[in-house]
Amino acid sequence: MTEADLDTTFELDLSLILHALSDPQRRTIVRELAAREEPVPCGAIELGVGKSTRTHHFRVLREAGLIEQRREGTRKLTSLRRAEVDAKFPGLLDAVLAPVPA
Amino acid sequence: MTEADLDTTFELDLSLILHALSDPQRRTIVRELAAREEPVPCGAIELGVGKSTRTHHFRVLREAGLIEQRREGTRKLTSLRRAEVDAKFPGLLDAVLAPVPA
DNA sequence: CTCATAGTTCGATGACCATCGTACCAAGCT
DNA sequence: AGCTTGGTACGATGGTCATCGAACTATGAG
Repeated sequence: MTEADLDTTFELDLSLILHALSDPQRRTIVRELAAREEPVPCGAIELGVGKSTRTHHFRVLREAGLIEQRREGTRKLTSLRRAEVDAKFPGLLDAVLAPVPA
Repeated sequence: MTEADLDTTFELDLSLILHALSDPQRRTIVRELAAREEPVPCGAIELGVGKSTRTHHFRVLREAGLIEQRREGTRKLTSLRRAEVDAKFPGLLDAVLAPVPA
């Protein structure tokens, strides 16, 4: 039962992460963050979408544990939690962010 | 523009695949198929769910290109398209199907 | 204090999704 | 022809999702 419980937690997290990454807009965000390395203000990533929708996408990514946000004066800096995600799901981000193969 | 087009196709497929894999039931199916190696009748994988729902999950997986089904007499054999998926998204299935890390 | 900038919150809307049960179909067996 | 077995098709239902705009908050600059 203990093992089953652990497995359930695992399943839950992975479901959250895969769902978060199944949206192209959110993959764009994650890809940009991975490329930049440095924390980036939310608005600096151009999606063709309204402000509130962008906020929504950032929340989904945050609740999946993929990103981290901290306030810096008037803006909010976002960074990818790459180490943590890689530790829990090795190879996942690499696979998802990899360029399209021939 | 050609590159953007390719990218769009890529995005579409990856979205479909990640969405398909974001459901625990469907991951169970894929995991079973990966373990068995041999084609397996749909009904042989026990989910706690009705027949029509199972059909639905198999369709989602099929439309994402993750599985292949062929008729064999009265039943339908399902197999994982591992080679094709691995070719297009290297490491993705390994990452998703990997056991929970410590 | 006032204004601008960056982001959030709050409905609302239309689409999609997982699940169900029932009816249906297709292929083999007797 | 009948029955059984394995799966599909068809609504229906309740829930979630992506998106929007408009109102709000918080922080810094003049």
